[in-house]
Amino acid sequence: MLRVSKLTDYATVVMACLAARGSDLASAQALADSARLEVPTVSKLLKQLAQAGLVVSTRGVNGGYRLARAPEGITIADIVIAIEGPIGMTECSVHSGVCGHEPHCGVRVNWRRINQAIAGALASVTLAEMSRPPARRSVATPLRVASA
Amino acid sequence: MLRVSKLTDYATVVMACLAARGSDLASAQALADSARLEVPTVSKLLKQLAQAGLVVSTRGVNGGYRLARAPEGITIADIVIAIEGPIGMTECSVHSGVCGHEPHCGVRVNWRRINQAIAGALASVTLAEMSRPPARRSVATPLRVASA
DNA sequence: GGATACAGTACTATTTCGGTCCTGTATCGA
DNA sequence: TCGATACAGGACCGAAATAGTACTGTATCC
Repeated sequence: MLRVSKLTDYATVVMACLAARGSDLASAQALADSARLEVPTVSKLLKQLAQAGLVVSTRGVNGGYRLARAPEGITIADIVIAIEGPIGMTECSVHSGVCGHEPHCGVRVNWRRINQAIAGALASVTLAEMSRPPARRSVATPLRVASA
Repeated sequence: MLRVSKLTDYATVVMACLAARGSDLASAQALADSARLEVPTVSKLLKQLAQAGLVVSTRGVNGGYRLARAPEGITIADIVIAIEGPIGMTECSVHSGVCGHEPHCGVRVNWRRINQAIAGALASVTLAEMSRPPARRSVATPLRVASA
């Protein structure tokens, strides 16, 4: 199945928990409780998210994490990239030169177009929409891919 | 990196080779030569593609494979699904009940919407476009996600 | 009936993923 | 000043999926 890793999935849940807390600081422990995940796992994710600039950390007693910016300004693409690295359906569409077939490969450039479409799809959903309960928008609502 | 497996990548190349041969039969050996891949690997792929109904096989001497329908009628989504199974960014968005977090998980339904967007993006590119040399369409051309 | 070529199954090595642990550093409060 | 809390960074390990290979069976053509 074409899918994101479990860690990326967990990261969206943790981010949604952070979004729900507004600008209050939340410790890794508290977030783990909210998300029903193990503390070490959540810690690891938060470290990666902090490095990517999606959350900011405060050390010391009563420290913790909060979102670096409003949930409306954070997209699923941001989270996926923070955890998994650049979005690329094929190795060669991101790093050229590692595949010996490149000179004869007629599909490489077309994969790049698909990458952009996927990235657009992921970038079209914000954390704010993600943490929103099923509510308003119908599941069947077609998504428009933003012009990459 | 968010990506399809190498086998899926190879499958698109093999399918592109088949598309280039029109309705002529091509043996696994011949396709392996064209795609610069190992014969056993190509054989394995062709079997899966045949089971998915994307190619048809003819046994015996001078047997081989050909596309089951016109390249315009085969999409990247078809190929990805044939090799990797149903498209689902998260496990729970395809099979419910396997994740103990579901009752408290606020993001599950939203992943389903993302799945549809991704599937739409993959379904919007046909094998015919894939096998076409860089040519006409600009790489920057935005893709529209088909209404799922 | 033999040669060719697809069909199906099984096996193995490698890589990645998911998860855990340990040590270090910064901040707050007593 | 000292200790407790909590983030930072790196190392490590087991499990699982992936990629690749080999072997046996079956259908078709010459």
